[in-house]
Amino acid sequence: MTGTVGRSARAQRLENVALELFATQGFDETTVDELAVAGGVGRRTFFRYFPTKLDVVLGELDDGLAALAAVLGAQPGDDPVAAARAAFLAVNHYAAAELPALRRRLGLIEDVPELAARATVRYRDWEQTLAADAARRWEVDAGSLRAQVFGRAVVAAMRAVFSAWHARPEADADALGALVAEAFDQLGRGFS
Amino acid sequence: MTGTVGRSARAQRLENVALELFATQGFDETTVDELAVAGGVGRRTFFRYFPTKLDVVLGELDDGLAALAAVLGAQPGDDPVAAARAAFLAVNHYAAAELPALRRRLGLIEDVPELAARATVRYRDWEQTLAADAARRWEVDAGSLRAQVFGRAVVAAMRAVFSAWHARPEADADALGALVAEAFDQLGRGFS
DNA sequence: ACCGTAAGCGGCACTCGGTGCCATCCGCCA
DNA sequence: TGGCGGATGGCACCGAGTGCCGCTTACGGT
Repeated sequence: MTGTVGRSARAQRLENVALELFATQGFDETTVDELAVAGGVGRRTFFRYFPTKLDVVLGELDDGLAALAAVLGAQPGDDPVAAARAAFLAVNHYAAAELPALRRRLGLIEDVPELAARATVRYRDWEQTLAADAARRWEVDAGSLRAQVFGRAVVAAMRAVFSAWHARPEADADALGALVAEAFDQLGRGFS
Repeated sequence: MTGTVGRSARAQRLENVALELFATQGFDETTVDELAVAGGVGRRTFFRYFPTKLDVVLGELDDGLAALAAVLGAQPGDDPVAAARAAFLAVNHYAAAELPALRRRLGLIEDVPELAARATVRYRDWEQTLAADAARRWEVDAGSLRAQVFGRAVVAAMRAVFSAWHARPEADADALGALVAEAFDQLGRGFS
């Protein structure tokens, strides 16, 4: 409950050091002991800041979800696609300085299977948030197949977007927005 | 490389016993030692049959992928949605006797986060298979955003289908087929 | 200034999943 | 009968994660 901003300077330092080690040695090859030592902290304490080694990389995602939910709820209209598109464009607005860190994170998530796996667990909340929003606008049940397919398809599309963006080393923040827009066009239009 | 059928009687027995224990005690609450003892086998040997405790539950998925890829490739036409729909309907044709086991499996995957996580890693191959097929029919690049969004959205929709089917205890094999059809209609038509 | 308390810290020991190594056992073939 | 290869499983080990507990430190009240 430290709030969305704080996280104490310690956690921040720990995270930076950890990502640095992951980048140089690899995720699996870096033990928690090393992270603790490098962060100047006891192993036991490390686990108080991060419940899991994985959470060092994935921690941010939860903040993203909270932001998405807020923006999504504020969107007008009865078209979930338009609402979700606007919400994702609003939330994924990164400053140029943040892009390298984002790239590093995405890279890790992409090619460490363990991380990819855990990330998708987090995405389940996103899926349900999107499904609930769509259900509200369509005036159907949130558990209905249509709402559920929508929620999951949107998250799937966003994964594709980030993957495509990450694959092009020179892509900037605008490129990300363009990919988001294109993906939502696909979802709105249908694939047939 | 034991082939799609064999898996040796031992593995089969091990799997049955394990699923039984998972159902009664829970997945996390069952240790590999218990599985080995219950299966009348050494712990070390257990890990020769299943690289991971998770694989006891998820093993089947790979067979499904192979089947899907084969059927998908044989579909005619230039509409990936129609091809994927036909392939999924063909592959997911379960005999009534298999449904209880399927339910048990889905139940585990749904509410053991660890399993849900690993399952999605397996699905990545499905996504890429579907993306490649769509790319072929559309005559675009398999890495293109359109193909990637398609592949991932289809798998996402299928997850929604299985989830919805599992949520209704009385749903039979026909109901599963109906849900698949409905989901593909959504994907083909679009959500706007 | 002094003391009591609470919170953060971190060492220690333990559980459990997973792996490498190696001795053993069994069936099979010459 | 002797040997050979594959399957087995015991053993020791590693790394992640957890409960327990003693220690320090900072803070608030008198």
